[in-house]
Amino acid sequence: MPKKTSLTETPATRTANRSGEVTRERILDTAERLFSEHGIDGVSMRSIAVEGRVTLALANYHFGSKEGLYRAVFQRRIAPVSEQRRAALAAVMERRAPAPMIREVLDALARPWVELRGQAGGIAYTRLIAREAGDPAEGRRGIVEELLDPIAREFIGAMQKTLPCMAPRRVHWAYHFFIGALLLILTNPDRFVRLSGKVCDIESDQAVIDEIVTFFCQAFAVPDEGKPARASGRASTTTQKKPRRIRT
Amino acid sequence: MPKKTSLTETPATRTANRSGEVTRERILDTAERLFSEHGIDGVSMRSIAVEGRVTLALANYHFGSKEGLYRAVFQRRIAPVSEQRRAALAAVMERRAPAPMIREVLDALARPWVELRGQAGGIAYTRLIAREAGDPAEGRRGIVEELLDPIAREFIGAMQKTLPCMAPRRVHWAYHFFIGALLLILTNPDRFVRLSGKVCDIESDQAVIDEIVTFFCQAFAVPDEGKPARASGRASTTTQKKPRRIRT
DNA sequence: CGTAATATTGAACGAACGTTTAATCAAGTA
DNA sequence: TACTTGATTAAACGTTCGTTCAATATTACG
Repeated sequence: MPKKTSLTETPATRTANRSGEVTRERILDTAERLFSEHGIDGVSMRSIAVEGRVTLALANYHFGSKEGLYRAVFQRRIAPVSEQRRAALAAVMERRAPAPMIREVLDALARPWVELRGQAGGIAYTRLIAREAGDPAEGRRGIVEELLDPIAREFIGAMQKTLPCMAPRRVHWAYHFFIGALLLILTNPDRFVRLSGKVCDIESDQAVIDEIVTFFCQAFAVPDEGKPARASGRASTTTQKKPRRIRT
Repeated sequence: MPKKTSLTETPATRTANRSGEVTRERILDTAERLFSEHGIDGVSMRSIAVEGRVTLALANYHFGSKEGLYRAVFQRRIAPVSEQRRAALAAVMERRAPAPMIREVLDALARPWVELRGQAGGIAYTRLIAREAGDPAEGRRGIVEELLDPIAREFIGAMQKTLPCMAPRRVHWAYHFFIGALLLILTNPDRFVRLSGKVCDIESDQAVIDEIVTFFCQAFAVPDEGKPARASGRASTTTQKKPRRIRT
């Protein structure tokens, strides 16, 4: 095994045979696509090796094991994406006048994921993230917890700052609603387009961002007041009285 | 093979040995749980047989194949759940005065899924639906398309009737945002509770329904007017001017 | 009771799986 | 040129997979 999966690995420490780098990338590309389509258990190391035009043993040589390859797929993209998201959030929050608005926070939250579709393999990676996020076995691997949770907390904090009228716990709900909506649209656009009778399209990044950000901003335009009515009836039990609009 | 997977199968046509019925149910229970945790490719027929306390051959005898068992898991629950959802929607829409409100439609949309958590195996089934909904291989199996799409169209139609001020295509977006939010909360509550520092809990069905329905109703409280600004800038490009509130 | 239909079993099949090993190839270094 | 190290290969390992089959047990019915 040429490299450890350690986080502190030093790239290009050795100047030996470097042809393995491009091979590694080709294996990662193939694995990323296949894992995103069928999940880790639906893909064999052999199929990855064949489609990546390498021998089976070579894939194990570079990544140690199947799970090692799976983790490497995540680690390859997570740094650039996270940096982009952090930078976008920082650019919004550091501004003083005019004060940061929730619309800009949501834009910074959604845009990197939406625009990732344009990159080669970007859709596959997004789908992989969504797959891992909805997997109960996620806890055992800890990928989402280690790579996504920290930045998620930053965004939730930014949303709370931008929505001072809203109860902090309701911001948590809103964040997850937003992520759930975003993930479903990004990972299963086929059903969306099918059900809409092709009236809706998701080709343009800016259009997708506009739709989801605008919709959620409208929800934030109405401040919550009082406790949500804890009634006992079946339907239509929650009430809401005369909310006032706030700036979005 | 004792029964066809045909949709027109007649239950209890034969009065022969009926002990197989309880065995079938036990296999289905086990398969439902394991499939929901690890996906169809992450579970072996042997593990299902062992945990269901039957022989491997018996599982194949009852369901023909692994995919046959997988489909049987869906078909067992889909009828009761769909009827409940249809009944709830009909009860709302058939009413004349007061006119149906979007809040009630969303309640009818979310409640059957949320309350399914209380049933034995209900959480597993919900997670299975979500897994299938986010799977690109879904198209090949057609489970979501056949079992969920028809009722989805009914709900979208009901939402459009209840939201006459909203552009029909924007209702499609909203429906998918709602489903995405609901699925993420239901299938991955662990991360939600973890990120919220356990400030949010998802124990009470009514509380979960209140949160999501109230939140989305607030978004519907603001009618869309004019086209969403198709701007070219990066962030904060979408605009929204002085919306008026409508009844929720 | 006897017979047919269903339910269940143990055992085996061939195929595909992830992983390992030893050997060879390619390239940098001294 | 010799030596070292990383990259790559072919082949095999033992295991687990989904499926099948013949035989047996259990129940229903005339």
